[in-house]
Amino acid sequence: MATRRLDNNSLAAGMTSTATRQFPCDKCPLQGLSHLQKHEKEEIAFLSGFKTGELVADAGTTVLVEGANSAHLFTVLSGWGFRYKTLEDGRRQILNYVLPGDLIGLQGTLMKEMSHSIEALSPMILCVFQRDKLPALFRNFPNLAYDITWIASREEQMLDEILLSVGRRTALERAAYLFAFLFQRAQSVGMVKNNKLTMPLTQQHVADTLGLSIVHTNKTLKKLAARGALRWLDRGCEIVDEDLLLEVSKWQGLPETPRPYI
Amino acid sequence: MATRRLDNNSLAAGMTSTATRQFPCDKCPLQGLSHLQKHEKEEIAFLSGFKTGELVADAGTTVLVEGANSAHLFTVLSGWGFRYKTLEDGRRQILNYVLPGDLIGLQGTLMKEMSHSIEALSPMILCVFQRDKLPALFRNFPNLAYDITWIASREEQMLDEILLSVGRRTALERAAYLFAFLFQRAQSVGMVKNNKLTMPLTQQHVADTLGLSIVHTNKTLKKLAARGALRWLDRGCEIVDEDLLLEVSKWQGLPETPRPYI
DNA sequence: CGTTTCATTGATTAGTCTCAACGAAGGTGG
DNA sequence: CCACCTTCGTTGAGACTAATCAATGAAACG
Repeated sequence: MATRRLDNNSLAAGMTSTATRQFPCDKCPLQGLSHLQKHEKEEIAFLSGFKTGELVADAGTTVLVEGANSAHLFTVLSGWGFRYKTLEDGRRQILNYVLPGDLIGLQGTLMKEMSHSIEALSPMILCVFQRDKLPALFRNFPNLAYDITWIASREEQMLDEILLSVGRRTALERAAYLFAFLFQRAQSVGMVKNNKLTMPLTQQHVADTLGLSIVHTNKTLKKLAARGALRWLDRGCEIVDEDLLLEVSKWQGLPETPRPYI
Repeated sequence: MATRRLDNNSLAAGMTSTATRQFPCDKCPLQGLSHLQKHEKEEIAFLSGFKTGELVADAGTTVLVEGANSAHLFTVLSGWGFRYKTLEDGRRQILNYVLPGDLIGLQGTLMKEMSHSIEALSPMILCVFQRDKLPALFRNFPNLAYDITWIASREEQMLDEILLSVGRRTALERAAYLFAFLFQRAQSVGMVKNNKLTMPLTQQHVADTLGLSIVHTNKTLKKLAARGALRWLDRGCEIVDEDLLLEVSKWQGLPETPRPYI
């Protein structure tokens, strides 16, 4: 059976039939992940109504655009993406990456408009929520509201760490931190098989994440590869030695606590 | 009458008498600010019970420490502070500044522990909340819960912009952005008199915010001063030409929307 | 009046950027 | 099926930005 494809138009038109869903909430692919918290039955029932459909995005697709005032609220079900901002003259900064279990578009839902964009790095499947039901969620499911606040707080925590990295770590430390960070995040949602992981990145993405030029990024990655920490493949990065990355970056790693998702 | 001073011990002991408060919630000094949203009567009643006391912190005091697992939840009533993280070897990155109306300590309340520290730049007065009543707030005051999520989302928005700045702006643009940003934030809470503002910073703080060395920061500030954008005083910075700062930084400024506070 | 903290300046070095050129792989159209 | 084009990664050279080192002055403090 082919993957069902919804473009933004059919999204806007509103897709309410739960029958055609590949991933009904009670069979959410995220619920089996040991690092994610389980939901109560009533919560799942509510979420089934909160969910309005699924979105499949190709690699390279812009899922959310900066400045859009009618942004949707999504949870990532599968795939890799990234959040970024740009300056007028095109300089781009990647702010963070989004992986399965992450909630995106909250800013666009709460504030007037999104202040960043999100693009798919690999094919992604997203769970689409009805933003105008968010107040109902806060009214009737305080635990879910608490979870959303928790998720927002976690994003801030990640950003703090990334900002420390970009501001104060050397290029080599910064690169090592980035790959250790992404490796651990991917691991926590079951994306690492046989202790190996290939990330769907170009060196341009890495450069825009670290705040470096692409040339210097290339030379920095070569150093990490020479030390045996990673291997750069055609259009992606394979992590070889996580411990070495942790050592080089002087980073203590992610907390182990199970976290909520919506 | 002298300002009442509470140290952390008397805080921990719990100060419940509302009679000794300088700033009861129904006379909160923040409520007169036009950029902040008003509360309903029942909300103010609840918040009076949510509040456990007031904390006065001298300049230079560490209000919250990274790693503390019993952090409090505060709203800033007056004064300047900053959030920061450090690497093992002492390199410090200032993540953001805290001004009146800002909620701090949310991470420490939701997660197990704080992942950043907060220090006072000037004398500060903080409103102290009882963290274990936060679930009750989410249960009974969904609008306040929504506000807290909004506030967390705004912090993320600010961090996004700061990260873009540190990652992709030049030293001069970055410095101009920082001062324009702080000027606008201070203005929105009524700290700017006669269109002039002096910020209680040392050049070390600026350096640790911009991700630069202190020497290069000094030279960059000299350039901005030479252009007439600002004046560096003894231990602080006076903004002279906001428009010039906006122009140099290529920044569009803060949104004007009134925002919630707790 | 010594001591500390901050700001300032010049000289040198290290890190990073820009420019430029080229190779490999994959896709496209003739 | 091959020639061409595009994207991505790689490398070297030179220019520029920012860091480090070092020294000094000014003000605040006890």
